[in-house]
Amino acid sequence: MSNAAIRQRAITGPRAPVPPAHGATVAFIVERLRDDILAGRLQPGSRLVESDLTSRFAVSRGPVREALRRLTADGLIEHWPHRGAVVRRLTEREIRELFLIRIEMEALAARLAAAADAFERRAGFVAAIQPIYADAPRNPCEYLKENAAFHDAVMALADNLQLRDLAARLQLPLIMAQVGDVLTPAVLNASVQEHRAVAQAILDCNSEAASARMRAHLERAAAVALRRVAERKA
Amino acid sequence: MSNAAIRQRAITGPRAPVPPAHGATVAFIVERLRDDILAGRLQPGSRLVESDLTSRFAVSRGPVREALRRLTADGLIEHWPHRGAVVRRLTEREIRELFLIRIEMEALAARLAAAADAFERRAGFVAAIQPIYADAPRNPCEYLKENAAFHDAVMALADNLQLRDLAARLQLPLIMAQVGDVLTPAVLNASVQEHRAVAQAILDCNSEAASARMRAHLERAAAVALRRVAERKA
DNA sequence: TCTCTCAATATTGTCCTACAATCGTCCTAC
DNA sequence: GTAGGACGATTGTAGGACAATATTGAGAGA
Repeated sequence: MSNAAIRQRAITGPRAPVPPAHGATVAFIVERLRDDILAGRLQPGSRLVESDLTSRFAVSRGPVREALRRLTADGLIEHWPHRGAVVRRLTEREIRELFLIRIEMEALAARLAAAADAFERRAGFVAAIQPIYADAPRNPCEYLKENAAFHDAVMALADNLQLRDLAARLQLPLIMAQVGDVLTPAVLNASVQEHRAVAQAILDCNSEAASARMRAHLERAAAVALRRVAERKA
Repeated sequence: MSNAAIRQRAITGPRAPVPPAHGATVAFIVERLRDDILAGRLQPGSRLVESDLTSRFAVSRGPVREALRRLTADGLIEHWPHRGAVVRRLTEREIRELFLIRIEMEALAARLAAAADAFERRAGFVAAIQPIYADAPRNPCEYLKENAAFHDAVMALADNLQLRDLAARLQLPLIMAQVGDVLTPAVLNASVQEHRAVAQAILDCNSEAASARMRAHLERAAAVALRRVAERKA
């Protein structure tokens, strides 16, 4: 069995089940790889060899290379000349830096959201955040979804497309994939409470409070994530 | 003469003078196109047809497509399926949105810079910003360089690599907005004064003041840029 | 004359093959 | 044990081919 075949088996079994329609090949590959990375099926540091991917997805090198480029642009993988692509491993410093940026962006989003005056968007926001008011305890996976939906709802209400784009590139999902196992029930419950506090400020049109509470929420999240990274190093 | 040949002539003359070394083809193309766009030789809305570029740079479609993808990631061009790439034209809304983000990012950088405690980096900052203390009046071109150097020096002192990356992406499109011709002596002089004020706060290790002054500086810059766009539309 | 449909054309999306260039590694010679 | 070279694995680029889609313009119909 060839090297490539062995690596392929090691990653995700025989091959892609359903080939995509014409014009969607690249998007298809990107989606699959993104899922694999964020779900942890592809660990940080895993190599992504073009020939493996061509056989796994049954496509030519063109789309594979393009998919790798997009994932690089998204920051999910790293690409070195003549050495290929590997799943990105965020360093403690990178996580710290990304959180600093994210805090500012989300605080801005919260401020804009609180100041938004479009009826329909406010209604959409209210509808989208309903899950945060559920009383049932969440498991980590459910919380991650709820969390993503909440932050996305704030972004949507803020109505700044560039900000939304940029926030998506800040790798919160990747960070969570790498330190996600720190979500104890206590941490998780605190986060839900913080979401509610932010939401209340936004609903009250209180920009300053919304911004400050979002900032506090993310500062705590950053502390949790960084503590986890420090633990792992030890 | 073919369509492609006509378009090629229209853009930059016969062909690339010096082909790049192996492994640098894409970077070469990206550089050339970036320059053309930022220098205005390629106007917003100009189409970038793959076959034109292959003949202009005497390379195959692979590197061309990759270069276009990178420029897309940088926000310099727009890419639509089956319709190709065009030089990005920023709408007023996009400029407004990007400035909102940039204000937060630069304010964060100023805050971090003021709080930085590494001797060498502070020394480097002082050296890098000397031009802002020159008394001689600047022409717009000189100012733009001085401005870029100043903001980059703040970023360097802030020592957040992710932030620096992001700021570069946020700046490029603004240059494309071609606000060069609104830089009257008055506007220009005000900007220099503001730079000095920011620098002073940073040198004083006053994070709050640094952040606030940077914010004020960029809010004024945003107003100038948006006024320019509004004028052009009229 | 205007609008709509449809074919011709231009262009992109993908595949394929081939080869050059480079990196990492192992292997040898000193 | 280290420097240097040979080799394999992999990426970078070329070039040709065809499929799929968008655009355009001409002709038919109202």
